[in-house]
Amino acid sequence: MARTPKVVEDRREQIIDAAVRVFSEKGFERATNKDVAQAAGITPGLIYHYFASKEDLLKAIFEEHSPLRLMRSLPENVPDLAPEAMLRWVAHQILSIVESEQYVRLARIFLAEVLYNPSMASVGFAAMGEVVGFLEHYLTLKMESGEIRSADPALMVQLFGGSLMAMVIRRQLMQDPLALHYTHEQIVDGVVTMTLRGWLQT
Amino acid sequence: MARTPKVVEDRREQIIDAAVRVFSEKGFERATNKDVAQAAGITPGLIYHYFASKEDLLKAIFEEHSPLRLMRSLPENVPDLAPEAMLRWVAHQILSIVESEQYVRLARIFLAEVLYNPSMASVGFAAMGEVVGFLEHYLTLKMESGEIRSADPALMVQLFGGSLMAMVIRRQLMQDPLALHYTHEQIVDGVVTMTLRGWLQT
Amino acid sequence: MARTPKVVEDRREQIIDAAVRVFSEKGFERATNKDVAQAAGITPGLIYHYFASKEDLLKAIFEEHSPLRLMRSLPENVPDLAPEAMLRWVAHQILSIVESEQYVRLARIFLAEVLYNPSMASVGFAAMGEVVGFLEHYLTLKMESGEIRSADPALMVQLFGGSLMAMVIRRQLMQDPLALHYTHEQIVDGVVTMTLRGWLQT
Amino acid sequence: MARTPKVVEDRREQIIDAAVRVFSEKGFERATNKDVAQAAGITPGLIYHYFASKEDLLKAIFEEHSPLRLMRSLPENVPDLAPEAMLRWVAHQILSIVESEQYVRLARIFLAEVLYNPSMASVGFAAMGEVVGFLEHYLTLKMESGEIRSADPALMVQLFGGSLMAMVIRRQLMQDPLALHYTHEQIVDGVVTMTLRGWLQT
DNA sequence: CATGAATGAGAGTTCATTCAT
DNA sequence: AATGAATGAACTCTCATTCAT
Repeated sequence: MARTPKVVEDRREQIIDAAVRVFSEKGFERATNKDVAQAAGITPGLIYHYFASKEDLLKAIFEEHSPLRLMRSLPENVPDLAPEAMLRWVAHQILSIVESEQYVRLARIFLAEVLYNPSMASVGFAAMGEVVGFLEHYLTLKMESGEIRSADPALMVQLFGGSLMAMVIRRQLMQDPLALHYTHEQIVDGVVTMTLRGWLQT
Repeated sequence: MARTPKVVEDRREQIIDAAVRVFSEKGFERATNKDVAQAAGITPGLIYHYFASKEDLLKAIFEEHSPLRLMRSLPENVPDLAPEAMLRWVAHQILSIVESEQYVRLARIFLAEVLYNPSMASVGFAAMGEVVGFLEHYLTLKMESGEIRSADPALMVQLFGGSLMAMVIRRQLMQDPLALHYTHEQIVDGVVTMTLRGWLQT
Repeated sequence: MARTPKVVEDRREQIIDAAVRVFSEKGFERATNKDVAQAAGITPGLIYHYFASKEDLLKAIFEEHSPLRLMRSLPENVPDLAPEAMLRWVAHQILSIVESEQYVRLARIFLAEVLYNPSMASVGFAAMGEVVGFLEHYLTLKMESGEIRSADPALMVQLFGGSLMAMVIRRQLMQDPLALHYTHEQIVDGVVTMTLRGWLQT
Repeated sequence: MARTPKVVEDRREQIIDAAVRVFSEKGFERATNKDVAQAAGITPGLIYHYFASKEDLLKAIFEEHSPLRLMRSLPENVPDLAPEAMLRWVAHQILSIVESEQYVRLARIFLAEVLYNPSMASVGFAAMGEVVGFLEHYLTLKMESGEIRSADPALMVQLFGGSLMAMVIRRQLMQDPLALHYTHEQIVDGVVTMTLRGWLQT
């Protein structure tokens, strides 16, 4: 008797998955319901059994597959790692999540939408806020302990994360060869060294 | 006499300006020719006197108002500034150009287009490459002189620029309050300090 | 069961029929999709469920209702009729097929199209070739048997058929009263007598 | 002082000539005023100084360049030629006029128009009537003198002319290779022999 | 649940025609 | 006389959405 809801869930999921694929390839506007239906192996009419409209399908993608939810895999309490180990671990974590095919697909759709509907960005801020918050907390502690130079910790975290974010945008969304030239290892190395020690010879 | 070509240029310009406004607000796909015409104070048919198609109008925007052309205002010969002064100047330059209303409009259109048409990105890479190349050259010299720690200069520049780029994206395109909280001064200070000296207490 | 394909066929057929009527009255260019839809009792959009474009609808008319397919009702083996009976029968056959309302409609559309798109004429040449070939074969045999004067049989058949073709064009397509003045009987009589015996008193 | 009207005539003529070329190549509907203007070396607006509308330009073509007017070059009084010489001369005359580039152009436009506007055909009937009348008169005389078999002279002439007309249509308008295979000489020979003596061996 | 034929609103585009210059 | 920018009506075509089956 628990079959109907299960099937319903499956169909919904199936349609959402197809939509992610189609929207991320052609863009929401350019993709038609027929495209989505085809990709999902169903007929266009059926979409309307599970979603009120095409727009609604897009919202469902964000609500149920938020690209940022994936990043909530950070530890609850700040581990007591040395700054370098910590940054290295976070950078690696971010890169490996964020450069997965699934994530890139969602990010593309999300970014395209946010560009003309900034109110939707709030969905993203929450998750991003968590990452920022986590590192900010860590930084604050390390500043108090004197291990790290005093500065606005939130800004520092944003600059650090931004380096990575911009890299990923140029690599995955714009396919800039200049950015694609590096391995994760090189990027992590570079960003961690720069962030912690800076360019200047000491 | 010689007025006709001027008028033609004016109309073209007028339509392009209207299109930039409309496209940047609603997105290229969502914006209609009627919208553009209205914003330009003409009738939709007239667009086709100056552009072969809606797509062609979009291309004209990029070709004639390339958002990246604006950044080609870098000094010809690498000035012999100290790293801090240099970075500070570059960061300021970038921020002030890139956060202008006109530039943000173009960037929004450009980014949205590039997401689903990466081949168009090449237009952007050229200009971005110039900025990167300029700083890379500077960095290389300073590394040779021992003033700056040895590292992949291109990667360093990309990480530095990425910090700013991500900041601008979050501020202007996503209107992230977390990012909007800072002044140009604070951002420049933060990014320059971090980039040159790093987080670690020395 | 098995009804859906039937309905689909019906709609297609219905649209094609309407298109034949409309195109033959106003011409392909002058007729609008709205006209066709109205004549078919549907909305314009539906045409695109069955045909890729207006042009495609035109092609479908020719492919599925080829005006020349109708003339493929010639006897398989050359019957051993005397020349007069044979010509009389062929002339009658041609006239009765070719002066039907349906045929005239198709011919009008076809001719109009061929005038500016001679490549399309090949569709017609095939069927016309069959009729010509059939009579040519007959003529050749009769020339060999000495019953008919030696001459280029293909040319002879074309001239004979041309007499009829021109008559039909002037009657049905141009409605020339001079040509409409005659009955089928009179035309057949005239063309057969002239073709076989010529004008000269013998 | 007779210059202005002359220039006007020239411009009109120039536009009409261009229109004949353009209409005969693309068809009246598919050809645009811009096409015509370009072909005439003027601008579209100027057409409206000489013609009330595009339609009007088409009418002017027919009125001033009637394709059938060209055929009015027949002798006033029936010459006393033997039937064979006469038919041969007429057939040659018709073919050489009617297969000229200028004539074919006009005929194409005319035929395309007449297909959907049979009332316009009357323009053509007059001229065609003259040719028919001429030969009909000749035939009647020869029938009375017993040289030619008694029959409906008008029908005979139409069948004779139809053979040629159909040949020309297939050659020039449909470019049927079957018809293009013959020279004028062969066609004249064939049609005259057939018309006068018929197919049957005597 | 599922289909896909059908609709209707509206998009991009074309072009005959006008008219200020 | 001549231009060509400008208009507006109409066209082809697309597609989200509905609904009878």
